Amino acid sequence: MTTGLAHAELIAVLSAVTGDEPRVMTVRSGNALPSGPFELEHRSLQAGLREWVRDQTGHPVGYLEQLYTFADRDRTRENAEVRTISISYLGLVREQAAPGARSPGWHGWYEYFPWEDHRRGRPDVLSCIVEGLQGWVAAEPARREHRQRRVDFTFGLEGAAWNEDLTLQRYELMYEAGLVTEAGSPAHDGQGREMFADHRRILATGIARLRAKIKYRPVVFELMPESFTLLQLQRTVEALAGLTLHKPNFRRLIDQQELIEETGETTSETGGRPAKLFRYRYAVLEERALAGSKLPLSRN
Amino acid sequence: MTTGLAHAELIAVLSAVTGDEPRVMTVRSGNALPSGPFELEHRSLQAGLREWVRDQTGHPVGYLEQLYTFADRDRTRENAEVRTISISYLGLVREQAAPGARSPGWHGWYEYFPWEDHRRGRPDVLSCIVEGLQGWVAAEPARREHRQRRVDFTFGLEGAAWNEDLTLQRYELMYEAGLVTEAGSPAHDGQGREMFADHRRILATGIARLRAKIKYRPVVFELMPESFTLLQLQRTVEALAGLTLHKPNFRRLIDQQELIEETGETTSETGGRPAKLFRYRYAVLEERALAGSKLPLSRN
DNA sequence: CCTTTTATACTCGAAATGAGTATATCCGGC
DNA sequence: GCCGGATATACTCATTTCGAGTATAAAAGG
Repeated sequence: MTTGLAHAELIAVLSAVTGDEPRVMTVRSGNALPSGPFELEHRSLQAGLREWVRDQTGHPVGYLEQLYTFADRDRTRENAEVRTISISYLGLVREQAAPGARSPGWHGWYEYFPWEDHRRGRPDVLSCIVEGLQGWVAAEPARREHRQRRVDFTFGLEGAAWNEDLTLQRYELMYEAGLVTEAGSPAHDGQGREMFADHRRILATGIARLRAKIKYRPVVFELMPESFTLLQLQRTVEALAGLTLHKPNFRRLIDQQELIEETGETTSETGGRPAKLFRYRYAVLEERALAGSKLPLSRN
Repeated sequence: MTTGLAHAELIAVLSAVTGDEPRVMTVRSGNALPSGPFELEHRSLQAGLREWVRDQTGHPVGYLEQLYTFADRDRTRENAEVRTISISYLGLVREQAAPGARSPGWHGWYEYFPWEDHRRGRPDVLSCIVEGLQGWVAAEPARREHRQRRVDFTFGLEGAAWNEDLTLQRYELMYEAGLVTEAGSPAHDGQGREMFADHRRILATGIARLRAKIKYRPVVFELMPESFTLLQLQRTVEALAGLTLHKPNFRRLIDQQELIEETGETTSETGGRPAKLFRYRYAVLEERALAGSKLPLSRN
């Protein structure tokens, strides 16, 4: 009988931003994402993951969102009778202190994806990657044009702008072209650190999701301390997006959205003129239709 | 041993728009969404669902996107040894003709969610629902204020605008307040048709996802015939959003996005002056960074 | 007290948006 | 053959938002 019996596994992409660097919680010295089986006693998938992370790492998880579920025939198990279903989650945590029982490791996103950080200009690795992709483009003459357009679009070449949201598409394109490898294949140097099985792909999914989400939902605040300066907030967004932002316009955007309010205090730890401290207005969660309509509505 | 053995089940929300009415494919005379077990011979979850739908209904599925995965302890199975993991997908199909072996049924979204269709003004059911919700708000004095804000925001009361994207939140709020029921509980009249198990909740998830998505990704075209008029396109978007749109501005929006091009032909089936026919420019898929940055970028 | 550094405030033209009006082209009846 | 009803398409205009840049304020250090 072929009825769908499967192992269920939960995998977490837990991120924080410390010192203007976005980081992810890892196990096995940075080679894998934390994961564990979904057990019978768990109330729900989300609850299962929460408990599991708390037990393993001592970290409280604030925001938690499902990322993706997939089932591949053959991964670690050779057994064809039972398949593994992997359910991945994206979680945001405020700090990385307080390590629990088996203290987790934290690693910068851009160790795994060095081409994704454009804060100090276009990374050098990119020229290397694009060169490799050109080989792939040329490899199949029939699809040449199509592949070229795909590369140009995904990596922001030929007049197209770099789109930070396309992290996953870029990774998948590189994977298709044989420029990056998953688990166990021969390594490519300088194109980012590898991870166990498809964990690097899952991390790419998480990064892409978070980069898209910060634009229309106030999730950045899950990563901020209780009070913060406007520049700290900007640096955090920049770290996630891998881009530098226009300071005056960023501030205008923030305050016209009325997401934050002054605490009344200031800090002079920043060097020059003391900066006002702000806090997130939790009230917005239930107050406003965040992300307006974008459809041209009619009266009546 | 408590290791995570589970049944995997695939559930599909397949939607089409016919005659300006958004519809969903159902089985059991509209009481359930099509679903089936994930089998060992399937290459992947998505492939499994595709095959399965084709076999069962003879329908080709174009666009297909994962919706949500959940695991509940006790649904149909009383057995505590094995749990069911349900993986739901949203699919868009172009037509509803050509029924396959066991021809599927099609039912309008708004049979299940009559309060979600605002094209002909605020539906009457809404006053009924809001009244019911007021009872729930008053029921627990300690949380009164919080609940009231949540109701006002979710249903667009007290100056807040109706937000068509909140379909799922509205359903969940009504569920929490005991106004709608899932499988087998006593029925509430006039508050929409019920469905088997949690299928109605899954449908709400699909509707919400699609309503959000049409705003920043050109997925509507998956529901359109090869060539169409601008008004047909507008009516389709309106059907999905459950809202009426401003015609001149809708057209401006469409053509400044350069998503479509004229076929050169016209149709006079519409009554008055013949309308130009358009077709979707598939090139856009690989051409442009759809959905611009929204972050205030800086030079350099 | 002047320079450096960071913070905050203001300006201005270009583009997008909300709302409405005007013109074109067909059909059917007279 | 012409006129009104119906639908399609085109244009206008004030307002808001957005990209980009400049100016002023308040601390620290020599």
